[in-house]
Amino acid sequence: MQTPRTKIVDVLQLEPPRAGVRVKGWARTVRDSKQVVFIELNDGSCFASLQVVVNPELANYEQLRKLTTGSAVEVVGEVIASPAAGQRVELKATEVSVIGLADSTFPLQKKRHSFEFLRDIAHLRARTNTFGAVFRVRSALAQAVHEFFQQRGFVYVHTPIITGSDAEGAGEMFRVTTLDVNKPPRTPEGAVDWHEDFFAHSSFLTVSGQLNGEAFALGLSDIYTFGPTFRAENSNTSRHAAEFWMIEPEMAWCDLDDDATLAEAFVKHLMRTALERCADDLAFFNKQIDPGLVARLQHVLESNFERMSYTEAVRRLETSGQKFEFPVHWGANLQAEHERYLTETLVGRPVFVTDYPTEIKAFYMRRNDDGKTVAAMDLLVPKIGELIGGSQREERLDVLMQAIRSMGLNPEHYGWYLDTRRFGTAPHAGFGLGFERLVMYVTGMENIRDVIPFPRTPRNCEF
RNA sequence: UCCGACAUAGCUCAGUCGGUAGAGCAGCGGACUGUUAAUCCGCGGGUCGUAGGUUCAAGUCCUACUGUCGGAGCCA
Repeated sequence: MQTPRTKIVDVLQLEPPRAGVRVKGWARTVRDSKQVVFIELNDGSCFASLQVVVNPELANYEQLRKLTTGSAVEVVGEVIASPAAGQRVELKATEVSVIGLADSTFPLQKKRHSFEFLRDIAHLRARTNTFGAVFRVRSALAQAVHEFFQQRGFVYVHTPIITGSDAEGAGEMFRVTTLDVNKPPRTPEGAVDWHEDFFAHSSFLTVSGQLNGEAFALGLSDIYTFGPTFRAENSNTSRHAAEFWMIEPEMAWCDLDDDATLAEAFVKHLMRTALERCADDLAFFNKQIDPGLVARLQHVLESNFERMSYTEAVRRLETSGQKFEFPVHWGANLQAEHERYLTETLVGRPVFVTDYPTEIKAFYMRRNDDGKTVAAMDLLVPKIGELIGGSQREERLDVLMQAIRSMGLNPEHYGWYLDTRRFGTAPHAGFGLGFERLVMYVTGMENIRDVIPFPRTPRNCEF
């Protein structure tokens, strides 16, 4: 029987000498000569590659001299202490099989490529140092999200991907239909008759699981969602995608303060996880992508997050003497430049800005007693600005209905949502975190297209 | 969607005053070496994003379109 494969992450931990070790991976580089061939083998299990040393005694030595970058290879050999600098151990091959040769058109070279070029070959990006690291970190963070909430007894709720509600209020939606777009059924008036569609009415891809999440929190107390969401906005930026993943906890018996406390613990758990479990990958990002990254994450982990009302934040910005492209004034949304100046310069650490003007926030946020603001919070962090947005929700039926009407919305579209306030309503709060923005923050990557395996953006749905 | 920049070899780029295409790397062939994004010698590789226009002549100037990038808006 064959010896089982050992992943390279484990091979690199072995104490040499150790014979009969089998590894499988892809050649990152091959250096050949008459006397010896060196293969850098990577299987994605860790950042580092394993140096395989091939001597001319092997029967297929001449074939191996032609081995190309990108080829899939299986090696059996002895792990020995490396006689040369550059690696602690290496694998002295006794048997090398070429499983899948990459021909000379393999586009990845032994040099740095631009991220723009790599996006065109997204199906091969996982073979690179940077993207291997990005997606290992992304996976570790996803695991950490579940860990955090599960440890606190939160119930993971799978909110629907397809929704019949076009009133989630978070942006343009993708329509889901099985009708023939060239020949849709018509009403007598000539409009498309959506009653003939699969769900017997209009349906869309979800833009947020929050409203469903609230319904489940008012029954299970603490819940969270973590899943894909979709926005059909024509946003052409490095921070927006049409398909992205969102994390939305929702807690009953919880006010805005509790909400912020949870968000702070959550962010710190994620930072700690990344620093502890992805040290090699983060060291790479810190060196090649974003100098200062590790120190910044460490700083967030060790800071007490500031809390400051919107009114106070505007006052501090107005009196700071700093010139902004867009002036600050009470009642306007904080611009990205304001948010960053606040957290980076005025406060110097992460800051929750709370209690925003009613007019600039969503209908479901709880009205404060001052009649001017709602119990909303944004968590601002150095370098990127807003990382988390949340609020205490309006649990009072009459106030909520009034809010819906005053924003020009129709309460009839919110039937089941309003039921939750009709039957045993209770105070509750929650927040939302865009998972890709988190991955960007932790890796230092600056384009959302480079932290999703196969990004969907306007005019781009390849792969 | 708005503003700006850019589009030349597989990749990253240069190309001056408008005169008919260059480098490095990669690839291929060879040499050499316990190598480390190895090194050395040689070779092949281009409808200059697309469509028009100006001109004796356009990679170069003009217009439109498409795409990419950066910023803004929207937002996560």
